[in-house]
Amino acid sequence: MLDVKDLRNNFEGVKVALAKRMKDYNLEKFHELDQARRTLIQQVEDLKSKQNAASKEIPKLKKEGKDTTALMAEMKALSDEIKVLDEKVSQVDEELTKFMYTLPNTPNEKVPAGADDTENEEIRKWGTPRAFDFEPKPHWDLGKELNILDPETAAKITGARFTVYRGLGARLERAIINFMLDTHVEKHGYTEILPPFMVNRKSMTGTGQLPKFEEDAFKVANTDYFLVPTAEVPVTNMYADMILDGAQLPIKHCAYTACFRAEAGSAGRDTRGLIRQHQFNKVELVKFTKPEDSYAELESLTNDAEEILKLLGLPYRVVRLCGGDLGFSSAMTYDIEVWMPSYNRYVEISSCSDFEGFQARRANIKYKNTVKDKAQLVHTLNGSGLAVGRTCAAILENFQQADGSIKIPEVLVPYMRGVDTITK
RNA sequence: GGAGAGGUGUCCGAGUGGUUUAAGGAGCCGGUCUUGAAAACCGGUGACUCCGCAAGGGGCCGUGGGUUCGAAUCCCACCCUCUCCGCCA
Repeated sequence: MLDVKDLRNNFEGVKVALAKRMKDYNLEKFHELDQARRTLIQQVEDLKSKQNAASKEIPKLKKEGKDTTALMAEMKALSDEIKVLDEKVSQVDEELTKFMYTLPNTPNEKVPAGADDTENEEIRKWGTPRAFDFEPKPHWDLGKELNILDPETAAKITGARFTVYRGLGARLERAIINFMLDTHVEKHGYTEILPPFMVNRKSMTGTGQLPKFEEDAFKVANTDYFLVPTAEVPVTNMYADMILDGAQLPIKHCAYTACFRAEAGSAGRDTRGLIRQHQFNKVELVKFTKPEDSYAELESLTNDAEEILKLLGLPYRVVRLCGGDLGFSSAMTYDIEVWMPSYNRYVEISSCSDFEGFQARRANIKYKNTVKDKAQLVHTLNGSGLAVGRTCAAILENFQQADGSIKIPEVLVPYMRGVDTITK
């Protein structure tokens, strides 16, 4: 959520920043709601002050043996008036909050204006897409022929957009997860978290998935829980309503979870293979930083995610998202895109974002350096480190051999218990 | 799922309708004493938040409602923790 004060004092600045997203947010409505709210608050607090004074007076008068009937009648009227005004305040308050929840984060100044992913800015490339001396196959064909990926059986037991992994396919997915976690813990200094895969409504609101995107989430029947769309939600909200010690920052967590997404509105896209599933595995990186450090931490977080691709030997590029492609809560995002031979282009495999204070304000996560300091919002960051299913797909496609077998990247061989090739 | 106990400031803990402006203690900060420290003693010390240029005011005792002139205190609902029972990987 944006800062109400910022919107009040720097309305034009916010407007200009949001314009980069190329959408209309009906910002003008803010003035009306904000003004109405402030006027009402002034009124009701004035009355409450009178009420408090009278509440101290009444016991004194009673002790002196004086009659308080008239005063109490007067206070009854005042009390009724306060109730009416309080009701109005909470109405306007709610309306303002609802409105604020519809506003996305203001993009950082480095974010280019642009409508969609065609206007993203390429930052760097690593590796060279392999020149095949045979016709490379898409991973879904490889997976079927090797009998390691089985979407048909998944469709039978569950439905579309799920996959059963079998045999060395299942082992490969598990190997990738463990390799990623170990690398981030041992080489990059993240503390591993294994959180619940369901979260409550408050957590989903804290990181910005709700209230605006409820149709994208899976809700658990007979509860108010949601299946996690990303580990960002449980891990970020671990620190909700806390004031952290500045000396402990940055806090760095990595977490594996399965992720569940309804993918409303994406029917017909990427229907084959592991690219777009209702359930997929992901290792997530989450950071809590001081505001002045957050952009340096975004760079290092992105590098930490890139390191996985380098170690696996998968070619990729990094792009900075333009305003129109930027996620709702993010101020700036680098997407890491891996080379995918079947698409003959780079495909998103990680999204590394700096949310600045946007999530911290919603989730109420603050810090202070000394006891006497005023608590201020931390900055939250996160990025996939990486999407596991897409990594698996990229390995199958990039390291396929002419005979249809898969050469396992060297760093994964120990995690595969010595298996260095998947063959029929 | 059933029964019981509980949730108060950084921590422990008192408080069942009105000098509670949340007692008392610990901790922390400052001081006296001391070569220094400890002990003792004296003084200070809730965080957060909203409105306001400020002065100041409002709110906050798990959360949300209600009763009342007035609620930490009474009533209702919910959440969480602990103990026991049941069920269970």
